[in-house]
Amino acid sequence: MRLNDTGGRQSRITIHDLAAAAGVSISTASKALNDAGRVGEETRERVKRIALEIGFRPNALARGLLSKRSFTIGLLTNDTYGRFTLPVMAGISEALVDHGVSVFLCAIEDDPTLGQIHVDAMLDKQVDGIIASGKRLDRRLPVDLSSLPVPVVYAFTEGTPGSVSFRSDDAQGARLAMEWLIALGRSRIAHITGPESFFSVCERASAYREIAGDSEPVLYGAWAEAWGHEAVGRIWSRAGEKPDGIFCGNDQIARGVVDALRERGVKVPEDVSVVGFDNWEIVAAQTRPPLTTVDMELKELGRQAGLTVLALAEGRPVEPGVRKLPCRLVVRQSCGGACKV
Amino acid sequence: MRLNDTGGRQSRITIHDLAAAAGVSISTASKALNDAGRVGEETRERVKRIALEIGFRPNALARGLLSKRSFTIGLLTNDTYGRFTLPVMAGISEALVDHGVSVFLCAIEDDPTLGQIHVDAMLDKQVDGIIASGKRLDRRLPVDLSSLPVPVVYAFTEGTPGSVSFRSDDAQGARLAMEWLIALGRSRIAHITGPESFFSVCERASAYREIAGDSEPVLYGAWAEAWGHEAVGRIWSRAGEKPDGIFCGNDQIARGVVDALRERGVKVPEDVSVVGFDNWEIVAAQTRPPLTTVDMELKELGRQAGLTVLALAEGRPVEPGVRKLPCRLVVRQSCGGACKV
DNA sequence: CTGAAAGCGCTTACAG
DNA sequence: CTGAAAGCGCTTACAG
Repeated sequence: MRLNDTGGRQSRITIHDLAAAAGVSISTASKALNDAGRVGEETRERVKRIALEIGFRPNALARGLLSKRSFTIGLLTNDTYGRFTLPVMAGISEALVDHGVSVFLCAIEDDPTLGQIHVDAMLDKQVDGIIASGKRLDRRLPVDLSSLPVPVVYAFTEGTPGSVSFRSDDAQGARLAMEWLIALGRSRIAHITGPESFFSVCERASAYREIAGDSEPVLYGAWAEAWGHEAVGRIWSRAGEKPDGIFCGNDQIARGVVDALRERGVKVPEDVSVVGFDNWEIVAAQTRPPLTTVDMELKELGRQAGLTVLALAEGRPVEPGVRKLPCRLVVRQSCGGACKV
Repeated sequence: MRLNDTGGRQSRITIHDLAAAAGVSISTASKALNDAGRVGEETRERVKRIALEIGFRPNALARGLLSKRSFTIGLLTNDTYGRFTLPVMAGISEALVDHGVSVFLCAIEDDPTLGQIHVDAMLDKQVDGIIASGKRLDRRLPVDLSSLPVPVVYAFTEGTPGSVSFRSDDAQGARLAMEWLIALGRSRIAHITGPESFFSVCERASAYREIAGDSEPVLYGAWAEAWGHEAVGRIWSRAGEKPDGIFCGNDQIARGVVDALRERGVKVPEDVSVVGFDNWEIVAAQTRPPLTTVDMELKELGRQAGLTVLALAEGRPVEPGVRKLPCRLVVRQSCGGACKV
């Protein structure tokens, strides 16, 4: 008779213990628990009841060895800041916990060696799939994921050709912002944004251009409050009519813009409406007035990425390609217009 | 002869394949790889070389089943915001990756049910230990971790009696801030901080009192920029000498304070020196001028917590109790004094 | 020095 | 309806 007898931290309850307690063989115990095979109804009930009583939980390592499924996936990210990865991660975790899947988090900075170590560690642990995530749509992770023995899905980072990847629809997000400004009666809308080298900057800028026209200048700069400040200085010091709306490339820039306007005595939102991008709470909600801004719905993005690796891991077919997820406008006070159209 | 022949995604290379390729038994292959048992030097080398060539990597699930070690730990946190957990997590991951340990991240919000599900999932997966982390030193996670079959370490959250827990030394951090202000010649130092219900608020406040004396008032409020603003308004509108230094309970408050002072025409750091707490980059670095602030060294805290669960998991003895880790002053421009004492 | 055997905890054909 | 046997991929006494 096997018992918890190793001394020290007691050894866990195994299916042997359960079978013994229920007076059946381990194969019957197994089948009863999993609602598999032929087992008498009464026996099945009894085994299940006793399993609960003695607190039996199957060892996932043993199961994984047989089933070739570890119910584990890896999340690889180079976003140390965590600004983008955290919501993505929360979405993944939320979507997968219901399926019994746990997530390994691997922060690899931009170190290829570290990246490889983490990938190897995950593969050794037989992850069912990997989600690669980052902080830029137009940058690859510093590690090659193209020919792994497990499925890979990309979220908020550039994927390899033929892969499945998820990203926000930045053009649609920009349109949301512009349409909101226009609906509020703004007609001279400026665009102050980040570095032109960013793909998302270009995408937002061309959506802006499509609506605002080619004559309007786009001001490219750093992703920083200071740049928002400086840009306002530039616009307000040049001749001609001033904008009555400003669409900013992110919330930090928007905050700089709002602060700079206030310091010049320009009222937000009375004189000028300002929209941000990212809906980064700590910035957007603390700005005076709080920012109306575009939310990229990263949690939803994570959720879909999670469900997709899962599908792939289970061998279900998934169309390769880039999936763009719609953004959502979050209305606070920097534009006026209390309610959404 | 076993081969990769499952069709579809090729099955992984096993020790059988390695043994066959090297012309030895699987036991010899195993011993050669692990530098265990008696194996001829030449054989050992050959097995290792071939393992590398064919890309053999042992299945961690199989190893774990035997060794009772999964080389996996779980990180449980209710800090959705991720402000505290991310650095802690980075430290844990960094410390453990060298030991081949991967980290499951479980964000449980404040939901006890979700917490239990994650804990069960981690135990099923045979984690070697669990690190519980949070956003407040004086709050428990909404799930009982006191009698788990694996070791538990608490980081930046309250532990159960008799457990091992890590936290920042907030009193020492507060002293760092105050001593820095005093060294810069400030003598009338105010303290604007968060809600009195927070343990860390009380600890920082009493360290402040020890240095500033009992006569100085501590202004308690919300953890928000708006409160920093308001507090400055209160202080500057009352009679008597104004402070020449302000020690703030966190960076958000400090930012509100700095903005409010600027708006009143009070110069920072010329007229008043301001110190924050947290060293939250997005706030501290973007303030004008950037904040001198106290860093809780959460990454180091994570590192130590990680190494400690590992020690516990390996059966090495660890003193129970609360370990306070020293904070570090980060000097930027909000105090003057270009270089650290 | 090398290999056959047993076993980690579980599941799944296959007999009875 | 139930159980003995084989096996997932590996390690570790134990023989040879």
